[in-house]
Amino acid sequence: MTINQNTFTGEFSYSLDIKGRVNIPAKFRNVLSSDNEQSFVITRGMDPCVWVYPVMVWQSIESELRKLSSLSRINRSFVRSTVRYASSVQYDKQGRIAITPNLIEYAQLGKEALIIGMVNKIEIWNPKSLDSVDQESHKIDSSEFDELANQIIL
Amino acid sequence: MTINQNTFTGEFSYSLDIKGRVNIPAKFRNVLSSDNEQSFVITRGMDPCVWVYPVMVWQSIESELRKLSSLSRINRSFVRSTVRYASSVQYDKQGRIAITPNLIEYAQLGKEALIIGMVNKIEIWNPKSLDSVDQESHKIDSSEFDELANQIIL
DNA sequence: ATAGATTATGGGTAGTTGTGGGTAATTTTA
DNA sequence: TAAAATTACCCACAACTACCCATAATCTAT
Repeated sequence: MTINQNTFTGEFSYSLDIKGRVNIPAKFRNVLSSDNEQSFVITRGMDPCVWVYPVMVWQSIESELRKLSSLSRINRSFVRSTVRYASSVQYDKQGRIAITPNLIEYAQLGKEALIIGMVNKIEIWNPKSLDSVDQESHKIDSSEFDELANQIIL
Repeated sequence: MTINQNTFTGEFSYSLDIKGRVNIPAKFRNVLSSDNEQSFVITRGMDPCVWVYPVMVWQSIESELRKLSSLSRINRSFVRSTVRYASSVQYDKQGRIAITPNLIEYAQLGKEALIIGMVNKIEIWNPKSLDSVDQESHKIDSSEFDELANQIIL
């Protein structure tokens, strides 16, 4: 039995091939197989990485976006920035998804791709970027970081 | 299975040819194929871009407009401004639609056209205009923008 | 330990997609 | 009414993508 039906945890190192494909870890695929899902939505992360959502999770984001009236300029801008880089992908018979060129560039992905489970979504990183981002945020926000750690009983 | 039967997401760069035609991304066409639709309604966007609606979506807008009594001057004005620039187009065998000259001028479209999925409609932009509009609204509305981002758990 | 299954990675091929241009029909203009 | 311009429809080709198969590495179970 897995931790929870729809939960991604752990870290995996895979290779991004010439065609821009990466493997989705078998563990993650099994999490979703119950829903008979073979689709994900990939998009820009808030950090310089790729975010991969299961379709179900993305749909709930989308339904929120649908509620925003296009009469408001901020709404339009917000919807645009959220949806602009998102695209639906499905994995092939080997369990790989194709990362679009613009996302590869945004996340600075090279041959080695680090895949990290983030509970309700998956992140794909260039290992180097991850190191520098994590160090940076630790330096700057360490007190807020500790505060959060206190709230959640580990 | 795709994200959602009628959902447009993602960004695509296509060329607007001499005849004023742009490609509709294959992904978007597939979204509609289930409805056996080959028609769109194109009109002015609220921003300096072209809005492209699937017929079904436009029809629901129209039915809302029908409810507005012509006795009210604002209603008349609103209906007029909404419908005035709208026209129905269908795509050719290659999946392109022709943009009318006045819309090309309104959106300042050049050789390069940026097509953006906006959930229930499609936008066609001159890349330069998009940049400046996005920067502008970020500058002015950044706090409201953050507020929206907080409401929706990404 | 060994056989069988699963998983990760690479590459080939057929079909699709994006782009340009040609020609006939239609509309507009003089 | 005839010429000019515009539009609709068709074909061609290059680039790309989805789909398939092959192989190596890893894991599982007896």
